[in-house]
Amino acid sequence: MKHYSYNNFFMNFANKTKLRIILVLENGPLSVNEITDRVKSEQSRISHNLRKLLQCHILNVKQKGKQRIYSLNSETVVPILKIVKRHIKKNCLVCKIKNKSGD
Amino acid sequence: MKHYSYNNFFMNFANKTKLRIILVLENGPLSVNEITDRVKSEQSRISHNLRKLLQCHILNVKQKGKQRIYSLNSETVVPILKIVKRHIKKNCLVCKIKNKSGD
DNA sequence: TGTTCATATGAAACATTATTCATATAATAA
DNA sequence: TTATTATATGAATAATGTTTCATATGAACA
Repeated sequence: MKHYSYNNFFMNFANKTKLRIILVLENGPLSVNEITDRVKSEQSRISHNLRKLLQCHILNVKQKGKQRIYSLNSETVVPILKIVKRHIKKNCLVCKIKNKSGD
Repeated sequence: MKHYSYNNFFMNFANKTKLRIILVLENGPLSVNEITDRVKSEQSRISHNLRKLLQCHILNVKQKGKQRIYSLNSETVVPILKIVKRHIKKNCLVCKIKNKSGD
């Protein structure tokens, strides 16, 4: 599946696991295991989610030995997050972005 | 429910119906019936979706006689859409935003 | 007040997406 | 070429979100 629609793109931000991955990668590239750790999740789950993020070009990968290093497409992602952060602040809405629970 | 998380915000763009509402409102404010027409949907469905868009301050409303006029929070929405449009173009991905089918 | 037009809402049915579990593949080094 | 570590994948199950349908509410006006 090589094409996708707008809503597909946004689905990556709409899902907690994917969003957490994105946020974790804001601090720089990481391997799958590292992401799994930081997100306190499980490898298979992370891999499934990474795939979709990749399909939408929200992330990039490169091989490094046995590992795969995922990095953020910051050109697109950073400005979007910035706008949304401002939006949330401006509208005085409680932001639960730090919700780190397992789901 | 007055607070929401990042992913909730994005959920409004991740759903086809909601996204279509947003896109239709890019051309200016509309009443519920007008939105229902343009989106070729059904009133109750539109109302349900409008509610969530409103909760996230993606839309605003005002009363006008019997009608309720919904308008876009363009300050937030327009720049986000702009970034995503560029992203899709840049990554040579087929954009199916014009998918106007009934679902 | 009763009627009409416009919109909202609750709950059940339905649809879609995510996670889990078991297992496969891929790269590297011994 | 086998063992090991790292990651990916398919399919069933679980979780979540969306629509539908029936009905309620609300504004305006006769």
